[in-house]
Amino acid sequence: MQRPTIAQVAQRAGVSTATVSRVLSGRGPVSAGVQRKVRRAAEELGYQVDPIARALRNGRTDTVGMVVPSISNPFFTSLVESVEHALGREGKELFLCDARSDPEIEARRLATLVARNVDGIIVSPCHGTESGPAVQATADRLPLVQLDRFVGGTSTDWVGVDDIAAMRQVMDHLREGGARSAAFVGSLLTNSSTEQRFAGFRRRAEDLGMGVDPDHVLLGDYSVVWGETATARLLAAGDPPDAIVCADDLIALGVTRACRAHGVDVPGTVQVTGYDNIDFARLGEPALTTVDQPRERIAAEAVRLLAAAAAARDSAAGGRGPSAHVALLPTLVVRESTRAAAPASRS
Amino acid sequence: MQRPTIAQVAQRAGVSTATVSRVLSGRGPVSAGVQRKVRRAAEELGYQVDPIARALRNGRTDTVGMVVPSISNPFFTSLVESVEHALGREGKELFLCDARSDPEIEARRLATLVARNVDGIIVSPCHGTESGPAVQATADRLPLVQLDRFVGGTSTDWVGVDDIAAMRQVMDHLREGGARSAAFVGSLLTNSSTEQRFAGFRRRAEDLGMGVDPDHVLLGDYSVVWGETATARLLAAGDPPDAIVCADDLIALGVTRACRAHGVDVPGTVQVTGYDNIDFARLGEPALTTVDQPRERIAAEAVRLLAAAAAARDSAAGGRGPSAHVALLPTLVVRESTRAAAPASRS
DNA sequence: CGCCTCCATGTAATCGATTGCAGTGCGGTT
DNA sequence: AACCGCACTGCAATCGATTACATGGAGGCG
Repeated sequence: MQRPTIAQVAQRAGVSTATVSRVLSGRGPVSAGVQRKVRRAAEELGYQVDPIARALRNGRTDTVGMVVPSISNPFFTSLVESVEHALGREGKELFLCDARSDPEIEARRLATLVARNVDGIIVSPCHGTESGPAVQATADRLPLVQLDRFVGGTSTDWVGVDDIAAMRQVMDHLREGGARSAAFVGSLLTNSSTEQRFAGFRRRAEDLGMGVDPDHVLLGDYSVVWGETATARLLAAGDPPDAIVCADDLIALGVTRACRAHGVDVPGTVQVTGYDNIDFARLGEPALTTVDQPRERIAAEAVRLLAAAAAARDSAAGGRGPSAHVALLPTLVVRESTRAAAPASRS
Repeated sequence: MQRPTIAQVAQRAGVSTATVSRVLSGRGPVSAGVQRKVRRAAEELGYQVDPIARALRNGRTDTVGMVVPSISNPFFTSLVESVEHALGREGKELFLCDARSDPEIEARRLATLVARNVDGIIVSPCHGTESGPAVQATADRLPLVQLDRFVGGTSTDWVGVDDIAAMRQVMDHLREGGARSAAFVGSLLTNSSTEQRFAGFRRRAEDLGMGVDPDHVLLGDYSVVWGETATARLLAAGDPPDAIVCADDLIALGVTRACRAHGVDVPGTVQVTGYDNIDFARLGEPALTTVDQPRERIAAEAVRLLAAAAAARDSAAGGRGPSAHVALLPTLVVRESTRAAAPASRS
């Protein structure tokens, strides 16, 4: 028993395939009686359109591709959830790809998505420069929106948060807490996130007259292990800073863990901040002060931009207006890693 | 400039589309000279096969669908990574779906995958009974392998770990550590993982003569919050057990966190164990003793079974042999939540 | 020299859904 | 009564790749 085709439905209903298609898609005039017959036949056979045949004919797949640097980073998975949610509202599906933080794999994924004829692509480029050619080449062929991270040398829409503003909030908060010097632990400056966040960090530190020892800028990757390693180095060098600002929560979790292991009190001796507000942030010991990204809104905005780009492409050929850059304002979430804990949370 | 089709390549090379197809797919005899011409033409035009047209014609998509209960559970994302890796070796792609722990959404996802004509499906059913009909209906139409979790009333292949044996190891370890009573914190018994693990827990506890107070079996869901809630209840009731065995690491992280918040020493007063060995397990305070699942092997085995099922389907029609049940042996990873920490790790 | 074989290649059908165009029939208009 | 327009329906082309079958030509053998 193979899956029924439109032809079988047509035969059973005693009409042509054209009519069946018209009934099922709701396009074109069909008399009420025939509609009923067709619907019943379709129902009885359990007919479902074949998305492949439809895609071939229509040139649309109702599928959006998404490429993220790493599916094991909780921030990205929650972003994916939000995007999937937003797409669901438009009756579109998500095809998710993991770039494993490798621009080469990323380029292959993008090519695959183009080949698969997705309707649009949402990408968070893993590299600030090397991701450029592939992203641009892809954007030349399909509607594309960059999310969270972006890559230089491209002209595509982008949605994310204002990292500079976020860092201003973070630094002001640390200063209020009495910090007079700060360290920065991030990934290498090869992606826009660390780059922007570091720029925001440095600028505000200067404004506030907070010292930043060049040796207190440690760049590795987005991982707990790197946070631990960097902290060990910081502490080994002596003269630790009053605060450690991290480019994401994973790093911050590593930092707090290492502080604990070395007997350094957080926030008493050193304040620590993260970025992203992943679910695990509140599990740190102490719970992390971090920057919350409005994921739902980022996702919704990205989907909206994608739809707009697709529409523009259909009507005015090549009438690409200037690309949209939507920078949302993130929120600082204050927890124990920068403020004395509530009594009940002490161990 | 639209994407080139096989017809354009054919025209440029001065041959028919059939010949182009034969050259590019390597099937059928084509003279060396023509081969060169075709290859060059394809190269110059940047031709790439259209997977949609190919899928329509061949009835194969070279894509495998995967449905997991929750993409935000680190265990599943790492399982996904492993599966994607294994599939990549066979030149297949992965279409990932999140069921949001809802059998209804899960059923829709499965239906979508069938409609999309994937070559096979890997699913970790979110519910031990309600997932049944959809999984069985899907398995009737496509090769399907259940992974990690499984659902009753179905006859499909399955790959996972031997939860009973794992729990035996856990319990023996706790007993060695001096535990004479134990609590169990899991999700509701509506999925096979908790069910099996609880069964293994209870059986071995009996064997060892360890007491299990009925009030010390707490069932909620797979989340940190539930672990915290359950612990609060356990402690509030007084007379806490010597050990708390958790059905997964997220729960265990909640448990240890709550213990810390309530000033209960782990492992001094209470030993705690997790399950899955997610990356965050070692970040607990103290780091979690847990059961490591051999993800790579599970994934590889699942892919192998899927390929075998697909092959069987092609040749012998309906000759489905008995379904394979592959239970791999997991490993106990001992960390500080059941053993006194190394001096350096003390806070 | 004639016939047979086999290789290389082209022609056209096929997968399933959609849609432009054409045809049919009915009701209304002059 | 002849004609027009409209609503409904069917025919057949189309999307792009694959492949069964047909064809043409070259070479071998008697």
